[in-house]
Amino acid sequence: MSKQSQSEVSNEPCCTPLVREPLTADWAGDLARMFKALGDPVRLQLLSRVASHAGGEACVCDLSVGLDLSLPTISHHLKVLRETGLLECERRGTWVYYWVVPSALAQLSAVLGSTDVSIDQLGTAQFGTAAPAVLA
Amino acid sequence: MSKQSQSEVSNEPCCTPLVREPLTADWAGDLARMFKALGDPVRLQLLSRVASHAGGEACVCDLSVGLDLSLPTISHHLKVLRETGLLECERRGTWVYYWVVPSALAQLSAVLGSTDVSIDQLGTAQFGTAAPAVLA
DNA sequence: GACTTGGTTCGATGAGTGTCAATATTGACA
DNA sequence: TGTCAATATTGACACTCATCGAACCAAGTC
Repeated sequence: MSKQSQSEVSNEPCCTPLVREPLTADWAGDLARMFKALGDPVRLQLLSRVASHAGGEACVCDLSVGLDLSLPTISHHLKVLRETGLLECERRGTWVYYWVVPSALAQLSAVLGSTDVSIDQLGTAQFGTAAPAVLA
Repeated sequence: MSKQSQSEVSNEPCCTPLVREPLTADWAGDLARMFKALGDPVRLQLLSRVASHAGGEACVCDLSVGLDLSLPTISHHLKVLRETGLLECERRGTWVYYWVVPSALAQLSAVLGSTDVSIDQLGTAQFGTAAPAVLA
């Protein structure tokens, strides 16, 4: 285990917001794999727990408390996050520690981001209930 | 059809980056539903095509060219994107036009975003091959 | 009203995914 | 070397999802 870097991810024109120009099929496939990894509540919570844990890393025993899932299941989700490059891990003695890969998260954030919506708008805008007439 | 705002999305402490504090189960579920919608290459391409189309909107006939999928399939994916609040649509005469909900995208972007990675770092950082020793 | 065009819904099907119990592996320690 | 604790892997099962053809609906035109 530990620090597998198996991803054969293409060196596409990365990080261009998807609202800027249409995604190529290849690039859409790579991105979709990462978004799919985030498309599970358990994995999102795991990722968030790892990232917000003291020191930026956490072992499986830290992560499993309060999740009400079997350890194999948690291990499976962690593996998915590892294989998509969102998490990395290392064994230290008995424990295995996980930490997030900030650049991966930032990349996804950049792809979604556009410059014409400010953060303060977000507080009020609940998705699905946006202004009815976006364009004339 | 047209402008359904069915999302019963909770008014959670939204848009706090998930690296800041652990996600609640509810909030993780809401976010996961949206990320899952993005976790398909076809839907990512559709979203990107809509967003980058002239005028910020596009009809289904514009979207389907070059995708090599049946119309029912494309319609299905558009429905998923609508139901998660990422797209909205309206019928105008014979055609149905789609546009993105910028605040929804920005919200996801904000959740993923952290302030300690700048965009220029992203150009070189390919996920999975990040610096081996992230922390001491 | 009949026909055409653009798009959605329905039902079926094969592939993929989340979960768990059982088992294996790894490292620490006696 | 044997044992134990922590974690990963395997295999099975139920469930969800992507896809398609057929049928249907909505608006425009003849």
